Amino acid sequence: MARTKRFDEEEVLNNAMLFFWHKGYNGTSPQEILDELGLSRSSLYDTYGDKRSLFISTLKRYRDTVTGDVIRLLETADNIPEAIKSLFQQSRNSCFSGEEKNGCFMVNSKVELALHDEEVAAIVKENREALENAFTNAIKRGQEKGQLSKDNQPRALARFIMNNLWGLTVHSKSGADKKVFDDIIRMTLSVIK
Amino acid sequence: MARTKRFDEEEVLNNAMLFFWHKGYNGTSPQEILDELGLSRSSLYDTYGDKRSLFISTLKRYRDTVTGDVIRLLETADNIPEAIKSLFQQSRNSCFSGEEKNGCFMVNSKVELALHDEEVAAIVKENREALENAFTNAIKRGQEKGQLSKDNQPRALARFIMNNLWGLTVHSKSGADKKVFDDIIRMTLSVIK
DNA sequence: ATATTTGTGGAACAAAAGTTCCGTTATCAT
DNA sequence: ATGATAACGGAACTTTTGTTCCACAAATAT
Repeated sequence: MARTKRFDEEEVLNNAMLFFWHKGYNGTSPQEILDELGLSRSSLYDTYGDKRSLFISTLKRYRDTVTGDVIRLLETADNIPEAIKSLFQQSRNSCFSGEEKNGCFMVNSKVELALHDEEVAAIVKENREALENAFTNAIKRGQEKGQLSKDNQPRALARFIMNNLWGLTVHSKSGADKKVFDDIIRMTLSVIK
Repeated sequence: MARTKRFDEEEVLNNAMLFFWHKGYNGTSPQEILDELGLSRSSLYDTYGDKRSLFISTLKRYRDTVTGDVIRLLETADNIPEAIKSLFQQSRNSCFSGEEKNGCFMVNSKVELALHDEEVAAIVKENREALENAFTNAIKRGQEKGQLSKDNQPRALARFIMNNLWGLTVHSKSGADKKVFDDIIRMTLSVIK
């Protein structure tokens, strides 16, 4: 009965996510998003609520897409050590091919906001737990299949892996070169046997 | 010949650092600093320049104090494995005793700004390199003293250690509990032999 | 004591940020 | 076609941000 939206709701949300991902919450103004995406102010506020609501929606989108993909990879992988290795390679490559030095949106957001926004804190906490569980279960499967030694406790190893993946996202903003990444990845993977 | 400042220049700089550390660059307004520190607007601008200059000064102060202390510890430590272990314990404790969940000011700043401010990028890069060198030299000494095995290349081990320390600063914003920290630290230290 | 110099308090301001509101426009069910 | 509904464009507004400016105050060298 009413006019249809002139923009794609998911596409705008995705682009807004890229803004917040790249420049942070406090570093991004509604105006910038409007200028770039070309939709009208009223449409933005009508559809997504205020700036903070929009931000929360983009963070949830990240959880459902990027984090979701990692979890699904871990759930379906046949070769667990290879799957873990490929996550590290992916992290490394994203820092040196193209413009993808944005790091991880979850990491960026928790560093900027977790101390000051309870809802953000809850999302990143849940995100961490979901990832930890996915890694833990994958490691258990790997151990049962004989792909990984049973010397390490699955959950402890999962936490250790995540710590190094997050460390790499910090390294991506630190001006470190490829050799730094290679050293870290080699040392981390040496533990995963 | 002229009037003396009514405030302590170093003390105000230190307090401004705490603000930026806690709330980030874009999350902190000059007004907040003025309200809290009680000096006048003109004094602030006269002494430290604009907001960005003030921020850069606080970042350099952090480098000279906090990072400097770590480097000096590594340079003077007799027992290298113990020194490294104590850095991890320090990181762990600061997340659970008192209000120190601010993480590392360098890490926070590079995540927020390194992509958008060349001077910040240069400072955090230099900071990373100085720390890496300090760890590397300490590890070499530890190996020469027979405190550490020579299986690992000193620089690679240094990078790996830093990656895990930075990972912990991210974990401090992720709602992780003590057990998570303990697992990560135990696994990391198991590599340092 | 005075001149010189620098610090201080606070008014003032331009620009940006974040949001609301409303008249107009497009869509579609009837 | 028409009317109900929702989207759009953009004016407008309130705060906040970041900064400058200037009259006045205090310290000190002479």
